[in-house]
Amino acid sequence: MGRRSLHTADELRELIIGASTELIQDAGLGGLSAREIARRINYSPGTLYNSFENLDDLILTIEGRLLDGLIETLSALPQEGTPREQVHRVANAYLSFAAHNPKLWSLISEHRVPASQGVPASYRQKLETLVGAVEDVLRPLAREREDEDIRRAALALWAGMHAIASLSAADKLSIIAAGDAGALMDDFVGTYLDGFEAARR
Amino acid sequence: MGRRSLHTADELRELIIGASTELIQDAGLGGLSAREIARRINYSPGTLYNSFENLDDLILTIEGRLLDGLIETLSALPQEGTPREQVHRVANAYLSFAAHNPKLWSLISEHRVPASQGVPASYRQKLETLVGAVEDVLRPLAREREDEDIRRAALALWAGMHAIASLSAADKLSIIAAGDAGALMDDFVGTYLDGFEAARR
DNA sequence: ACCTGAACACCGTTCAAGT
DNA sequence: ACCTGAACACCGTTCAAGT
Repeated sequence: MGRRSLHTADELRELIIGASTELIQDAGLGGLSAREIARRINYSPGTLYNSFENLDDLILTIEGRLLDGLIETLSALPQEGTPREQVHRVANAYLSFAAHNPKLWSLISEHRVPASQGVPASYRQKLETLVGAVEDVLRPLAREREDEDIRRAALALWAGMHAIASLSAADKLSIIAAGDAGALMDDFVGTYLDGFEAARR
Repeated sequence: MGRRSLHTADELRELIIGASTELIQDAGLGGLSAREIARRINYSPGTLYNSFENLDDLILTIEGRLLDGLIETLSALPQEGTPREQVHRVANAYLSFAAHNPKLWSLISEHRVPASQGVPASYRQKLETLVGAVEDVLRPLAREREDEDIRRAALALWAGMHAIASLSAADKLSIIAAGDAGALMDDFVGTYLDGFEAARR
């Protein structure tokens, strides 16, 4: 046995990520195991630990890729129309991105970070980029608001759209209401923006 | 060995739930195992399966108790003040309930329901009760709105407050922003209500 | 009827040994 | 340097056997 070098380190890494992503898409996080990944790519389980620290590290990497995909999708959105239309466009893209790959998306809500090691800085940055995308489309509506206000509003708006997208992807909205997630999202964003544009009490 | 009957079936059930709750509070879902529960209550692992179908059933039971606790907390809230104040009161109670027991609370977002069996009707009903509580405090602000509108607004408002409470309990807000969760919650609820009270576009 | 504990089919992770 | 595969310390769940 021993060294085979059929693949470079990078190729192997991609192989592992690819097989894992498929496993999750098919059966969710529960379908993922180091042994099953190894089986699929024809390596022994131990080999995974040359490419990743452990399964959590692998999962976090996959989550990172997913967030990158969403960020790219949002940044590729047409920038035309009124500011309100743009916020709605971002919200709907968020929703349909999550809906398009529900099992993968629910990683992000389900995954519990082992408090011991914390979230890597790169992951944190991706989330910040997402909130930043909301902030950018919100800013034209802000008139003479303080930056801190805009930031907080973007965070609240992001939290709401993230929640609706995630609940919808995990099919948890149907637990409560049979309604259409798109309508709920539009209603939410519309109402929040109404409040944001109105004078503060 | 065999039959011991040191405890009635009900007592045993409570023993299991109690030990599991402690394990989760200490170390999260990862700290829970059938064998460790059995160890703590001095029974063999097999005994758990007389009281619960499997671990998922047990976890769902614990989640149910938690939702009951929140429902009780919300219904015990003083009903004084303006409608707006009442909505804020509900939101803050929601937030502090989640913050008070973060590990337990994150069960609800993390727990993936095995699609095979679906969520029990009792669980669904508890969630409906929660949305209903939001609906009730929202209604006085609704003027001559359609029931369907109020319902949808309550759902959106609930999703947002649930998200902020859950992100805060899981310490995920700090990943993005260092701000105070209470301020974010107040801002969110306030802005949403501003929009809800304003005339529709 | 209730409970045990061994058994089954799995895990994640490590690491000596091989090439 | 890279990879194997056995080993370690666990899992959830079932079920024959005991009282």
